[in-house]
Amino acid sequence: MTRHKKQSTPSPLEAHLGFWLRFISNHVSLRFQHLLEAEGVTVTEWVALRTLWSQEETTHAALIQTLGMTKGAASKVVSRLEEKGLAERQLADGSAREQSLGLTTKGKALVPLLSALADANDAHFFGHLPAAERQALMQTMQALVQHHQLKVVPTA
Amino acid sequence: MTRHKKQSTPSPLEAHLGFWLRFISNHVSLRFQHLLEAEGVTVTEWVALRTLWSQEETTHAALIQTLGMTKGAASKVVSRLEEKGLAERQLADGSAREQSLGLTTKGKALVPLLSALADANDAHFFGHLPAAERQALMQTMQALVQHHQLKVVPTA
DNA sequence: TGACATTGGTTTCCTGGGAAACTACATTGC
DNA sequence: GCAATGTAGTTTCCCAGGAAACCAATGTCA
Repeated sequence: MTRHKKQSTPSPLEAHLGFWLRFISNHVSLRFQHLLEAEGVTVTEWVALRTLWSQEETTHAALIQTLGMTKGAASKVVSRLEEKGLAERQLADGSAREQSLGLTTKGKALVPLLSALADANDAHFFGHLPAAERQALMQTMQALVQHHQLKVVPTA
Repeated sequence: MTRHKKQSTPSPLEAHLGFWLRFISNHVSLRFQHLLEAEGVTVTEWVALRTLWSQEETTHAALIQTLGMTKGAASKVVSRLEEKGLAERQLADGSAREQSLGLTTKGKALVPLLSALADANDAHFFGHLPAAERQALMQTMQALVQHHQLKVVPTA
C-alpha cells in the first residue's frame, strides 16, 4: 500500500496482493489445463462448453459475454469446438445472420466429465482449507467483483 | 467441492474458487497492463525490470526463475528490454557464455515510476478493504503457496 | 423504394509465449 | 589432448488471442 513518506526503494513484487492472486490463479489454471489436456480440450473451450450446456440455445453474443473475449476470438473458439465435433452453429430462427449455438450429443456427454475435473482441481488446491475459510475467500472475491462492478472476465 | 452423492447437473463455473481467483486476477493484471502501456512496457517486462533492480548482477537463469517462463521466452524478454534501452546483457566475468544482466540508467530511472503504478493499481483494487482483511487475504495466498510448495509463477 | 448506417460474425495481421531444435561454450573421462 | 556429454542461451515454429478490416444481413429514414 502507498504510504505518505517517500519510499526509498520501489516496493517489491511480493508486496502486492495482485502478485499473489496472479501467482495462485496461474497455478490453478495451469493444473486444470493439464487435466483438460487429457480430454483434448483447452480451458477456454471448457468455459464455452459449460456455458453452452446451461442454456439449450445460446447466441454468439451471449457466449462472448461469458468468455470475456473479443468476438473474433470467440468465433474461433466455436470453430474449434465444431471441428472437434463438440458444438455446432446454426442459424437462429427467423434470421439469416444471427446464429444459435448448441452442443452435439458428444459435447453434452463430455461436459459432466470435464466438470468433474474442475471439481477435482478445485478440491486439490482448496480442499484442505476449512470450509469456513473457503467460504470467506469466495465471499471476498465476489465482494470485490461487486465493489468494482467487474463485468466480464477479460482473458487478459 | 465434491459431494458423495452423484451430481445431477455439472457444477457451474462459479462454484469454483479457481474461477473467482482467475476472474479477479485477470482484471487486476489487465488494469495494470493498461497503466504500464503508457510507459511502453508490458507486465512481464515490469517483472523482469523489478527483478533486475533488486540484484545488481542477475544471471539469465535467475531471471527465468522469477519470470516463471521458459528460457526461450525469457531470452526474448531480455532482447525486448535491450531494444528499449532499459537493460543490457553482458558476459559474466570469467565465462564466454553465461551472461549477467543489468539495468541501464534509463532502466534504473524507470523502475520507481513503474513501482508506483503497481502500488496504485493494488490500492485501486484492494485499498478499500480494511487492513485486516487485506492482511488475511495475503496470508491465505501465501499459505496456499506454502502448502502446495508452489515454486515458480507459471505464466500459463 | 433506395441510400446509408448498424450490427452479427469471420478473417487477417500481429504479438507473446511454449516446445523443441540448434549453436557454441564447458566439462568429464579416457 | 580430445571425444562425448552437458549446459547457457538463441532461434524457429506453432498456437491462442486482440485489433481492426471486412462481409453480409438488417434497420432506418427520406
